[in-house]
Amino acid sequence: MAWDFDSDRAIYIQIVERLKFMIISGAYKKGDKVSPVRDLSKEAGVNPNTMQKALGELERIGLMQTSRTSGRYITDDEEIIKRTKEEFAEEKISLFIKDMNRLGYDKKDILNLLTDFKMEEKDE
Amino acid sequence: MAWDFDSDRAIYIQIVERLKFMIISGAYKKGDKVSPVRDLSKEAGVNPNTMQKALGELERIGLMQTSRTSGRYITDDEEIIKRTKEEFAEEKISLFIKDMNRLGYDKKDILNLLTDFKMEEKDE
Amino acid sequence: MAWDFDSDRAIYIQIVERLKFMIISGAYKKGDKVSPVRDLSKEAGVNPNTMQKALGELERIGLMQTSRTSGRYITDDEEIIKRTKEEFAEEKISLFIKDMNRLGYDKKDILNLLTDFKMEEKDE
Amino acid sequence: MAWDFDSDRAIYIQIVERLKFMIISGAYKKGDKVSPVRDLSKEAGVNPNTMQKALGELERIGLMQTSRTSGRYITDDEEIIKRTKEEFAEEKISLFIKDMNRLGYDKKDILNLLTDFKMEEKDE
DNA sequence: GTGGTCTAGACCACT
DNA sequence: GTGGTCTAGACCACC
Repeated sequence: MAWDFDSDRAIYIQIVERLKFMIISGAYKKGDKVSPVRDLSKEAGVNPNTMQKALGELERIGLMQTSRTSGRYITDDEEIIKRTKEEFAEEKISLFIKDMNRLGYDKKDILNLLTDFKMEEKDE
Repeated sequence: MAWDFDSDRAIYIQIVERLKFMIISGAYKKGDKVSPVRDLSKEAGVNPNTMQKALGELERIGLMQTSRTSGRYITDDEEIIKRTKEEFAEEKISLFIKDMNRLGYDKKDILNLLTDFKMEEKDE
Repeated sequence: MAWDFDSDRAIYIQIVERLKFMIISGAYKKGDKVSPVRDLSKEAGVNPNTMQKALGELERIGLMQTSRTSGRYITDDEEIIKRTKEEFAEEKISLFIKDMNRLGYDKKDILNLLTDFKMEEKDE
Repeated sequence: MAWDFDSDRAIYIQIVERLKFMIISGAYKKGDKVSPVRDLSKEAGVNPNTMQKALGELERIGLMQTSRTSGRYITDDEEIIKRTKEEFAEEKISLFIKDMNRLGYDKKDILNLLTDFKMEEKDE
């Protein structure tokens, strides 16, 4: 059995995921300026290099663009954001279904549970 | 923004969740004997105290029972297991929906996505 | 006019290009074991992190594969190597033609020059 | 393996090649006056001595002429320019072919690739 | 011993 | 002040 506690999920990966979520969820809008590496790293309490690595990854994915002199920006390519969001959702769904399956719920059960599920109005 | 990386998300909590999942998913059956704390802790690579704390929590919940003389057992109270499972599922659903909401999918969207989602044939 | 002397082409980029060329030219064969990061970095006289970055890039491109415990290997996916090689050649050709154009040779001239060019038998 | 990164590929050589290219490509015409060393060096961001060395080399080659009183000029000897251009092209071709050979393309392959290569319409 | 990650701190180019 | 790169040196997980 795999007993690896997620304590060791690389920090820069966690940063990537967090920022990715903020972008695809719209917390950061396309074209928004991103704070300087140094500020972000200080804010997050990590080394600038670590933050740099995370941002580099986001740029590689296409969610950010860099202008050497004027800073970083959220991509203005809506298509990429949309696609990333759909991939993310698909993965969430997949994991969710896998978990539910392991609990013994089949697809029909899941649909029923979801249909009956009352949406909370207040959201934390 | 909260930048606490889950490096320190209490390990015992992670153990509790893992074992809870194994019980409600049927990997551990009702009445099964649970391995000694020392074995479990070694297997998981954690301090025995940590494992002890996790098992204590499971006992508190009612999923395990301790007989001072013959060790620890999974509860044989099916009702508790069933109820825990339902709560667990409900929470999974709730979290899932919250995530999807934050991505901009409403309940109808989610149902559509799930309906269209093609189940994987191979499982784990 | 751009007077940037290539003195500042990032070292890790130069390493990437060099290794890429060795792979697509067949100096490194598919599946070959790559020396450990530390050895390579010492050999090249750079910091291990710099070499790591270069190798990471090559892995990202798909020319190398990493096995956490047993080291790095040249990819065994011939298709990727072939494709990379073709892209590389295409770029070389493009640059070559652009240079020749600027010298005043058009495509026909270039073909004539190449046809007349006597291959050297001894190579350096 | 030779791991010398071109960080120190003599800058004056790079300048020589650049200026040589500008002359043989016609960006500088025969007989044109050359800007003063001090201006050129400032423009290129190099030490005047470095620029001086480069210009001296170009003079040695015969592409520039110095009149002690009125400054430096591009040679008005078309023959030299033409010859230099042909040598330059020959070298480009030679290097190009050597690279392609190392990639595994023989002369026939190269001619095919070039024939198929579609010229870009826009040229800087 | 392997790769991977992280920190601290520095320097560079560009503007 | 911006991002980018590099070094030195450390620690971790895995086998």
